[in-house]
Amino acid sequence: MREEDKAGIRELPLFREVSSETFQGLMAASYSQVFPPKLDLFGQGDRADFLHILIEGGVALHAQWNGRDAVMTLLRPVSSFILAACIRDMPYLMSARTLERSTIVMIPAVDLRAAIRRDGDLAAAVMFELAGSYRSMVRQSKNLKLRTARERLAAWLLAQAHRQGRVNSFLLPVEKRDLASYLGMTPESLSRALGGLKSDGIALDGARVIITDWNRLAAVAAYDPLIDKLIDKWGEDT
Amino acid sequence: MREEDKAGIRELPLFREVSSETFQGLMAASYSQVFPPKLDLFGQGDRADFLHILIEGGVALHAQWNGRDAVMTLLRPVSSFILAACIRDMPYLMSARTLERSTIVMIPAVDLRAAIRRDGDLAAAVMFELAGSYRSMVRQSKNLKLRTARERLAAWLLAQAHRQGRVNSFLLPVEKRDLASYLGMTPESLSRALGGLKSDGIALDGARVIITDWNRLAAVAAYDPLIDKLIDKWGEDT
DNA sequence: CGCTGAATTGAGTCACATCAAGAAGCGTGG
DNA sequence: CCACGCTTCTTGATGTGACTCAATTCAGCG
Repeated sequence: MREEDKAGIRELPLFREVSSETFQGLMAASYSQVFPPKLDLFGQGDRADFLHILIEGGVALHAQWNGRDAVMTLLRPVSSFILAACIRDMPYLMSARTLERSTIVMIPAVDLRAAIRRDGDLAAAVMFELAGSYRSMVRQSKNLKLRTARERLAAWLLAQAHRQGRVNSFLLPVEKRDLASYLGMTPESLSRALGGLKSDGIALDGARVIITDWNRLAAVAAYDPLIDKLIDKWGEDT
Repeated sequence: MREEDKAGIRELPLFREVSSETFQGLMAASYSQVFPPKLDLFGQGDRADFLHILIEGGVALHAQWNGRDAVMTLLRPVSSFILAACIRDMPYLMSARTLERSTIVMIPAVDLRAAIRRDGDLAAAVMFELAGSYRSMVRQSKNLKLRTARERLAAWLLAQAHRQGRVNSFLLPVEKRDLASYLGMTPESLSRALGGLKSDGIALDGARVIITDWNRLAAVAAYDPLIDKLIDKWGEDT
């Protein structure tokens, strides 16, 4: 594994406070791997053998049922994923696939669980992380249940612009079909919804979104700190 | 606090493995209180000062945005709730109100966090619990995104019958308006959806649901262990 | 009982999905 | 470097599940 990858992982809230002994031990047991775009990493129902950490690229966690499929989460580096399944030692509830060429570090779940038992600081960090993940899912459910598709889209656009440094213009970081599914709509609906927001503060140029009127867009989204987690490039929250 | 209440709490996965010293310490710092029906316990955005434990009665966790309101979770005894907010020491993302007369134990979040720092077994239990809560929320999001209202209702009815001991007939444990909101629909839609399921294995008598054909109903719900958590009266899972 | 909130029923509307066709990217290989 | 072909994206026409509004009916409770 590359040293710079380790450094990125070390920065994660999960590992920031952990002894370097614990950390190096886990890294020694881990694998780093590069995957091509649109590759399935694992499927829902598989045994949770590894904690995954996305170092570079992008990953979608999605779920399927009865022939339907929905994107549950879109991940950007550096992020760990499916921690809960590893802790519980239960099958994944979601499938994962790369959005683009991605490098991913895999920490064996057995080693992770052993390290947690040994290192109280790690246990505390995992606990804190899981509490945050739970709250993220609550936010997402609220988003789904309380907002319409159009409102969810507006909120996502604002969050995205914010995340990239409050820019007035940005490229969509994922394919529209995936974004649509993530937002709980069809690609066709997303296309129309984007079109419909032109009169509410955005302009479009292919995969580029230009925010022409923050206030109008914010009025559609009705930003709420108890739903939307605005992270700037630097800060954190939850 | 009544001794039998303590016994119930002691049975929770959260406290089952914890030293009696830790447990008694927490109980000594806690309050037990009886609330009338339909009373707001706290609102979203409030500071998370207490871990709540429902001993008797029923509680709905719900959320509001922009004038809309949605039930996120329906709770039955004995259950703890809003653990994540206490761990994170952040505002509640959901509001809570009693469904009926309920007795609730409140553990001060400061004391809880202190106990976790002191007692590794408690930390481990909290970690495990949060991982489970996270997975429950994932199931719920999958349910929302992948199933139609009708399918969600069918699945809920099956789960409910199962929970009460695989009975063929049971009373709805909550008001229909709350159930509707929990399932992501309006009361009118629930009423019609229940009617519509009459041809698929159920019969109705006011608040009583009679399952006349498990197979037909199961076919509508398309049970999936990665969405539906079937708990019988005794066992557990996640 | 009679009052009040809950549940049902009906009619009309709307948001979003579906189906289908065309346009635009984009990676591949000649 | 261009042409081909696949995929994604867009746009249009139509369908439908679910919401809204309104009017009863029903049930619980003082």
